[in-house]
Amino acid sequence: MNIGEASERSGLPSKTIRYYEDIGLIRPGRGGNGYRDYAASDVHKLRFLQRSRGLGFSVEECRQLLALYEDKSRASADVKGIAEAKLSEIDRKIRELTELRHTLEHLVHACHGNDRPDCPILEELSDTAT
Amino acid sequence: MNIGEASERSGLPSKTIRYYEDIGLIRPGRGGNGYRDYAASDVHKLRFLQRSRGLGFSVEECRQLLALYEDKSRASADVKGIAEAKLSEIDRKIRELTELRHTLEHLVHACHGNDRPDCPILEELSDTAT
DNA sequence: TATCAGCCTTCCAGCAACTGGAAGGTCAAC
DNA sequence: GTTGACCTTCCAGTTGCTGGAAGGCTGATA
Repeated sequence: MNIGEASERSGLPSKTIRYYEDIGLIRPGRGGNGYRDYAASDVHKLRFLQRSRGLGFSVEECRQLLALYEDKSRASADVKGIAEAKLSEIDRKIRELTELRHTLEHLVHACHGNDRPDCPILEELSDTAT
Repeated sequence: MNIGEASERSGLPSKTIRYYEDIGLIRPGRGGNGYRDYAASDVHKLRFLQRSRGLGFSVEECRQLLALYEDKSRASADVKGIAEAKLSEIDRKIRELTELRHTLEHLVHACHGNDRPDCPILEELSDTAT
């Protein structure tokens, strides 16, 4: 199939698919007219990429996952390791985001709706911002 | 203080601090020798930037947050509006990250992490449904 | 006073991970 | 035989930095 159909089936823009080829993630065949020709297995890989990118894996991590996926002798411990690292990264982000939420909530409550220039919370924030 | 100390205190690399100046986020003074001169308030802003950038806010969003943070004479309605918009944005991000966390956690727990070729993480990523 | 490390300066290049656009080839249909 | 929707390559731009070169300033030491 052509790139347009591969795009539709994988959920990835054609541009991105070509880019993934550029960086060696996939290697579709070529028709006599020079058009890229995608097999079902290519679409499968593209979907794999689409999902793992969406889960927050970097392209390089995706390359590893894809290699592990294709490798018959893959060790699931490797995959688990990558996923666990990602997990603690997500935890850290959630934690920090929650902290920022508190900070901002203070800010919102400090804005009482008049035009007074003084805001004691801003002063406090300048000391506690870490 | 010089950029090195501002860097140490804010947790941002000197390079990044100069970049933030390039794009107009901060405006430190200059000494007679041409060196940038950072006040304590500059360091506070830098830390604020460091934190909000680390949480996935774009530089443009940070610019807004910073305006809210430092502009004490702004009309309260505007301030509140920006802060509230950011708040719901933060909430959305926390929600999305939490979902992602659940998905990954499920996968990690389902994966035995031994050398057997079966790996639920890879199975899930390659699942053509969804 | 010279010199040397370790700061600081500017500018230019490149990274990830795309995205957009130009310029042109191909194909199916009317 | 000419649209118009595809496809191709290549080049440039995006965001938010990061690294390096080339050179100036500073403070301590010989």
